[in-house]
Amino acid sequence: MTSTDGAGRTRPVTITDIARVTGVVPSTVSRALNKPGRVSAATRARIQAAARELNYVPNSQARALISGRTGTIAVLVSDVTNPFYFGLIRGAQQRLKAAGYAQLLIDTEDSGAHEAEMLHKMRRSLDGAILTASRLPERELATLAGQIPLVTVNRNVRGVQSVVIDTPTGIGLAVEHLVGLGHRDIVYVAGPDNSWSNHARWRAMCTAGLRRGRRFRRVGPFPRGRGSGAAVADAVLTSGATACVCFNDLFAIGMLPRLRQRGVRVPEDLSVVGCDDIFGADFSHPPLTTLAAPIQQAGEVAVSMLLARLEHPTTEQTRPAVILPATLTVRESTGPAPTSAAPQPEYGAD
Amino acid sequence: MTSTDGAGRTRPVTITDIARVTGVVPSTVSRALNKPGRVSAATRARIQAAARELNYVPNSQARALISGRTGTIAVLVSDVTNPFYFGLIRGAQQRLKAAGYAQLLIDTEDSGAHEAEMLHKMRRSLDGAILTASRLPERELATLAGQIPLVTVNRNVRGVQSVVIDTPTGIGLAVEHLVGLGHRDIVYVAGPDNSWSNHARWRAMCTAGLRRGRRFRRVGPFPRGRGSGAAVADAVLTSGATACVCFNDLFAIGMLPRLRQRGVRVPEDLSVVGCDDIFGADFSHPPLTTLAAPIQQAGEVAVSMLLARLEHPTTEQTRPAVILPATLTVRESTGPAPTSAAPQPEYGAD
DNA sequence: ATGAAAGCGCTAACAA
DNA sequence: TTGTTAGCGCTTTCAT
Repeated sequence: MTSTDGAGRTRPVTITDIARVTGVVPSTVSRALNKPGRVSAATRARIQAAARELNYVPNSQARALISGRTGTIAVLVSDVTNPFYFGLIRGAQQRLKAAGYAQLLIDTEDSGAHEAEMLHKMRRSLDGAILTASRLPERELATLAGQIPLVTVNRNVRGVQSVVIDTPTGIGLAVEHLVGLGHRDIVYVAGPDNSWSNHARWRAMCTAGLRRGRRFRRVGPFPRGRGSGAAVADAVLTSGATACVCFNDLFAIGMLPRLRQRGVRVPEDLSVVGCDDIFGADFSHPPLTTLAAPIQQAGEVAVSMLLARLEHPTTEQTRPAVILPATLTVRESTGPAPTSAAPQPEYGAD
Repeated sequence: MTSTDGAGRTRPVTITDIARVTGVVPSTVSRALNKPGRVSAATRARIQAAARELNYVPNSQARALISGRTGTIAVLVSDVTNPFYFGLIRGAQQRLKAAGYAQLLIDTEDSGAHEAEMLHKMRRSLDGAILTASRLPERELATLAGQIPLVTVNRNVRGVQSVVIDTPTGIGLAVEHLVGLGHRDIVYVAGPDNSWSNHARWRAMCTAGLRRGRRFRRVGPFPRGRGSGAAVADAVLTSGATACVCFNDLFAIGMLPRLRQRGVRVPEDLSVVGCDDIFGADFSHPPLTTLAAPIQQAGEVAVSMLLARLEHPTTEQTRPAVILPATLTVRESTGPAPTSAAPQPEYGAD
């Protein structure tokens, strides 16, 4: 694995070492290792044996310096601790590993500026990047896409390949479910304004409402994260709605203890729908009805699109965008609307 | 950011471009940018201005080729989707970013072979690595530590810097809590045999038992993951114990639905203690009493130890191991032992 | 204070 | 089929 130099310190094995041992020149070693067809069987065997024996590992920096390919793909997420990304990261990781790429995980801390800065700085060390929930303005994103192969997830910008979840249909399913249960007054709990998904979901709510001649309201926006749960619960209660659709499961899960504390039963008094079907949505109390997105698949598809482009740069991109279906997972946080005759539960003073 | 060559294609800006523009030689540019003190104020200003104007970004591959430093630290986890790692990854990420390093996240899929292979292949592209829950045998780990700066988390091997959670004290706390509640028959639910933490926890259980003149039993081992929940629940029930300490929260959370389904009330009929206090442990039904480890801090400390070594290679390492205290977070999954007079609940046939 | 030159490890023309 | 040469972008002697 290492050879010993005069000082007794170890030094990584290079093709020059192998060349010396096998009595050929470095470029021959390079060929033997990379384009085995262009070297005689005998020398190839000798060289490969020596390489194995010395435990040679190519220096990817040196290789990258010439080829410009680093074998590294960045995956940018807005917050590594958001369980939403687990599946995505895993899906991406699996495909990348299978293709021999490394995954550089970057937490943008929910800031477009961070995002741009990191991408810019690392541009040269990356073969491409997957942007989940990008906070960048469209123009900047399009510019960036011209400099480094990019695939976005849940963000649709003209000229940038993307994987998006079919929010309109998904939200439609959720609304239909709630309306079917007799809910007439449904409120959307908005997430941060800089979230594309948040806007997509609210827009879909409006559309779904329009189709039924209703106008749904919204409360918020609330800051990302479970910490908003109490405020969300209070806002929904104040709104007087009998059901809410939350920007994400973190909000929905965060609401539950506050609702319980206030004596509001879920789903008897209030139906709650989340989005994303994150880890925990199935064992919260009660388990959450939620819009499930095939997020691991999104990670896989995003990587596939990116690698396809990297490895067949000539081929025209047939699919600028892949749309993945969302499904509604019905659990126990939604139920029939309380009959309007029944008195509203009394909420104790805060 | 890019200069245009004859063909109209853009090409990254190099120090040579800056040199041409400012009328100096590339090495002067290099100096101006890296050792500002060794260049006249005037030229330095000119060069820095030009660099900014051209939006120059250093090529880290080229730099790494010479210096051997890549500015990248690998963080190896056995399973990216295990919520246990969220805090760890985030803690590491924060410290790394603050120090200007990039985090390469590697999923070893719970395999020591994978782990060794990845580390070996990427050895040259890394400045160091953090191994969480390493599956490698001690010897191999020690060897590896000689080749690449390493810090382990939750794995203590002589000669390798490590961050470990104080399992004995933590488990002691849990046992004390249960014994205080009147439990005499406590069973440990074992995780995978290749987990160092699993052994540490079981050993700590034995010690804690010995101190009280008791011998606790164990069931398992069970395969990692929430999927084992049903089997775990059945095994614990069969054991007849009134309380169990689970290898991790995933097991504990996984047990709950099965127990409910079998009519076993938690904590009235059975007390359940988890380990790790992962995301979800506070909103499971019932919320979990669990051994909370400052895992984000573990990530931070591991990075700090690693970077300290990288940046002050001469200084002797004062602390080969950092031990972080575990605390017991008492929630609602533990309660007084059922009085032995009371009839055991009947478990319906499966 | 700046320039000239060499070289990190590897690959890719081009020659032989 | 193999060797020779040059160069990727940068840093680092060594001169000047």
